[in-house]
Amino acid sequence: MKISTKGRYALRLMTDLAIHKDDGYISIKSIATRQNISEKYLEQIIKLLAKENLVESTRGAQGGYKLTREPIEYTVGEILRVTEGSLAPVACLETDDNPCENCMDCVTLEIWQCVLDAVNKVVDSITLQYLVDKQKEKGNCICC
Amino acid sequence: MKISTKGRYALRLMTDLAIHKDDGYISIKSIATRQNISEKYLEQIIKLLAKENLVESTRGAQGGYKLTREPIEYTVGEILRVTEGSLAPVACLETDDNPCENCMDCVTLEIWQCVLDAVNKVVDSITLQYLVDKQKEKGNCICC
DNA sequence: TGAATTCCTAGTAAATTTGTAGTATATTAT
DNA sequence: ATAATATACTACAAATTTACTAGGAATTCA
Repeated sequence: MKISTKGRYALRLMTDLAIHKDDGYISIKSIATRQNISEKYLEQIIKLLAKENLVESTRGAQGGYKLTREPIEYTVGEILRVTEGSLAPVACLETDDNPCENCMDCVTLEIWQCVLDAVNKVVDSITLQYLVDKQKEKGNCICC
Repeated sequence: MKISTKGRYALRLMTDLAIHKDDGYISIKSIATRQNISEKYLEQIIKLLAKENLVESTRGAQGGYKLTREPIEYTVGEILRVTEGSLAPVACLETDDNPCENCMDCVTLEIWQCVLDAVNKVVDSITLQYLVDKQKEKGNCICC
């Protein structure tokens, strides 16, 4: 039941972008340096966020990424779902397509649905702005 | 954020044992056949449950496993934690030892703690007896 | 004694995660 | 124009975890 580095790095990445939201476009390189994360790996993660329009980019010198909205308009849940794929504990609950076709009355499915709902409720109640505030208050912890 | 087959198989295994709770010791072989799960793999999973005294065993002919308590006295959460290791979304929240020593004020740790609490609350509120009742009502669905 | 069964240790194949590498393309400053 | 700086894209590779498989020792019962 682990969150992967993709999701965790994405939160740090987005928090970093939020903190520098008034500094124009921010390069992956500078984020990678500050957060001590592989530049190339960050590139792949931010691509997922860009595809879903959570961030926008420009190429070339002075290029980089920036948020498309205000930090308070993002939830942690949304960031995690874009990067982790889904927070569902079983594949059967993954996006629309197949809620377990041949097995609508699966005994355990309802449990996984409750778990998913509970997780979503938590992560959807926390905004990116909250992370920014905490970060400014507590310092730049990057372990979890 | 997936539950592995270990946890899912464990639920089916325990439900199977609960349904046959008055039939004496139940062999792995018979469970494996009914549930269509590898015998050897089940053996490893049930070992985890035996170590924590959720089931007891006897060897030899007519041997096998049985529950140590009534089905209503087990929660799904307990079964999952024994087999999955922990339901924590990050390693920092894993069992006592290190709640992130060098980083007590990790920005995201508190989010993961809330997620863990929410998950535990759900799975701890469901008993094995509930799974048995549902199974008897709905039939032997084994997909999730 | 022999069949059935758990107990124990190791190995292994497949899948997933976590990156690396290299090149093409675009933008800006000089 | 050209050089420097970035993203965009594709492919590959190492490391880790998951999901099994294999084989034999120990135990129990008929």
